[in-house]
Amino acid sequence: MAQNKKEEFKKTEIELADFAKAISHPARVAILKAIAAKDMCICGEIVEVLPLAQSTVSQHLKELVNAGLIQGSIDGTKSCYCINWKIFDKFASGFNSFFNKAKTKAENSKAKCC
Amino acid sequence: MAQNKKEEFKKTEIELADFAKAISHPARVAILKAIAAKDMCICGEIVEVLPLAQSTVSQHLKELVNAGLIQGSIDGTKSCYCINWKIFDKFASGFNSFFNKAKTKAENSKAKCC
DNA sequence: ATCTTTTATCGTAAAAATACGATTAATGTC
DNA sequence: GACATTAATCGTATTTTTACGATAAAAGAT
Repeated sequence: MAQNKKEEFKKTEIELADFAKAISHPARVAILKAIAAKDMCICGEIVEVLPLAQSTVSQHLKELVNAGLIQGSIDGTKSCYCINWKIFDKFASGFNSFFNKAKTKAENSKAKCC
Repeated sequence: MAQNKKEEFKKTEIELADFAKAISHPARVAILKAIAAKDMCICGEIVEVLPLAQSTVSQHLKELVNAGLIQGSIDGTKSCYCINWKIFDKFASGFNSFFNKAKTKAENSKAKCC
């Protein structure tokens, strides 16, 4: 894109979009599911489950860490990841308030939809 | 990406990721908000509110239509868009079940997090 | 000390997303 | 019919994302 216009939007809109972007790839959804299911996951276990190269998985993990959704700690040669529930809840309520707000507003007007 | 591996994931994961991608840009969040607030919107009204060129807004509108989140109808020279609540609700419950499932699983195991 | 295992990072290639101006198409206005 | 308005589409440039192999770094095993 010639220029990045993203910063010209409202903070709440940017935040929700960033939240969404964090889980906008099936690999990252799958990673979150895998970690949540076992409460925590060794990196290698995740790599085994996904149809992607190790370096690619590492890349996706990094993005989830950057988004704050997961956190990792080193354990010997291995790397252990777990969900950051505080941020995860923030995500969940962010989506919820978006969906609910939209819905409420629409219900208060007579739906003369196109 | 050298190859597209997205189709190798589970259907539910792809679906959630696609949902997320649809609202992963602040422009599209802003568009949805604008339409929901007024129940329906002329394309030109949306263009006025956003810091983007008309053609770019049209592009974002098209993506939202493709995702099923909104639908448009032509009214003379103008174009009217409204939320497709059926799909919108599907989105909302998709996110909810993802967040809730993850949370429940985690609570059932002792959180010996990293 | 050497070799293996594990994971992060680097470099890079290919693809997708974002953004715009110009053009087109279709209707409305004079 | 000529001109204006509105919005979609086309072509294109730039940026970002996705993906991989190769390499590096750090700990474990022999």
